Amino acid sequence: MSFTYEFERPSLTVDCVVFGVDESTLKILLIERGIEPFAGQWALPGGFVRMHEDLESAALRELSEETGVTKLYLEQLYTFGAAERDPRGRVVTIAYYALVRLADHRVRAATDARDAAWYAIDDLPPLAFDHRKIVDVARERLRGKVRYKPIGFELLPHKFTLTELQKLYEIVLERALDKRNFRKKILGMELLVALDEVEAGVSHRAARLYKFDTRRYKRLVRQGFNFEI
Amino acid sequence: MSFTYEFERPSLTVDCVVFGVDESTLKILLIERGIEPFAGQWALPGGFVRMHEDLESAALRELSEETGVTKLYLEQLYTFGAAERDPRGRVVTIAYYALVRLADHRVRAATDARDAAWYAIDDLPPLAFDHRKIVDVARERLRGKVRYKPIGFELLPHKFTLTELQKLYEIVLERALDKRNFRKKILGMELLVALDEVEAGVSHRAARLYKFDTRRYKRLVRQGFNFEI
DNA sequence: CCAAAAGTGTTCACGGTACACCCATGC
DNA sequence: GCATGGGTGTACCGTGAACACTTTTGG
Repeated sequence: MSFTYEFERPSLTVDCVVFGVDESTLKILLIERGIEPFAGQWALPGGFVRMHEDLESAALRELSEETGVTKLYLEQLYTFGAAERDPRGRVVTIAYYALVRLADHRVRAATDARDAAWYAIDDLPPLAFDHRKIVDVARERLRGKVRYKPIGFELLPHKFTLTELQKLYEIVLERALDKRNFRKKILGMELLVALDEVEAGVSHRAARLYKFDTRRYKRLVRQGFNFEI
Repeated sequence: MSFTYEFERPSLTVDCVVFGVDESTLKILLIERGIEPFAGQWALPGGFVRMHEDLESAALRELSEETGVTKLYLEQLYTFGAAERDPRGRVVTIAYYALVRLADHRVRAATDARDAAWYAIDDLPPLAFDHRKIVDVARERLRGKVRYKPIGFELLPHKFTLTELQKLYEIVLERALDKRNFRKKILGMELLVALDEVEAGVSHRAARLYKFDTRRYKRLVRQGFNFEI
């Protein structure tokens, strides 16, 4: 089977930068390519867009196929279309970035991926194509967005301590935050619900657990509230 | 001549939302389509991406061909790829938004465009495809970005009065600003150069003209300065 | 009792906001 | 001289930033 067109057409792919936080390290999910070009090299999970699927669906499908990751926050990042970015010919890729609760996801490689693994963002292997550039753009976007949308919670377990939350912001923003000011600010927003529960298995005073109140957040947004760290 | 591929490929287009400000009205540039589908309807300027040109080059080329507009600020907006957005079949479009000094541009229609004209953003005709949605996303993006990047100046003549600048922000942000506070803030950034010149042809006290100091802005940014209105 | 992290308030500086009148110019 | 917009300063308040000690728990 083949398809014939009057004009040449570029190929269309999607690629995903999947962020996760593990023990105070920001990581992204990579696959080891099983096929040429760049076979054996690490790359972003992604692949060709099918004819009848939306772009976001394509991103979700590729992620699921190649890495087993399914439930996540996904958002379009940018479209990379430099004429020479792929040695196979003209390939335009729509990049997405995603946030996952890393503990929830046992990754497993499949389809075109020989392997799948989490890499610390500050210690990435050489990446195929222009994927390094895509990662840099994604990180920059995450840094920007985390400050005015409560997307950071997508990276944490549903129940978390204030210290974990602060650490997360410190990792993403790449700077230290003052403990008292951070708590005052975040609690002042009244978006967190204090649970009747504390962390377990620590050899010091156990911290209270909180959860993010999505309902309340949506209500406040409708009233003109702006999240900001 | 024709091209044959093993797998189906979507078509790829670019579309541009070109903003201009005219007499305190925010306008965008539309073309009247000369060919099907939607012949005779208004639409965003745009067209198919060629095989060997970058996406941004394609956007600039289409703009120039269809409307005669050339020198402008251009930035990628978002990629729209819903499976059913184009009746001709699968067409993915990379949308750009652009800012121009409206007075500099005599528009003229050409190629696939029967006509080209500026329309007030609040009084648009029905648009072809999903272009209305693209316009809405672009407007939202402009509103957001104008506050923390000095892109508003791209919409004004090189020499402008403080009142013109304030009007511009009021139009884009859709709210009134306090004159004294606005001036204090904008002059305090030291990004404007007061010229030895005042506006002409007004029947009241003539306002001083200013220009934006790009050099100085870049220097300040390197030192960690953040523009913000 | 020691180590480790949890939890908690106050002060100060700065920037945002509200607000009203005189001035210069053209007709 | 009048209509029109240009241009200017101050007072208040809320938010961001700096900063250190006591409490709780497990080992």
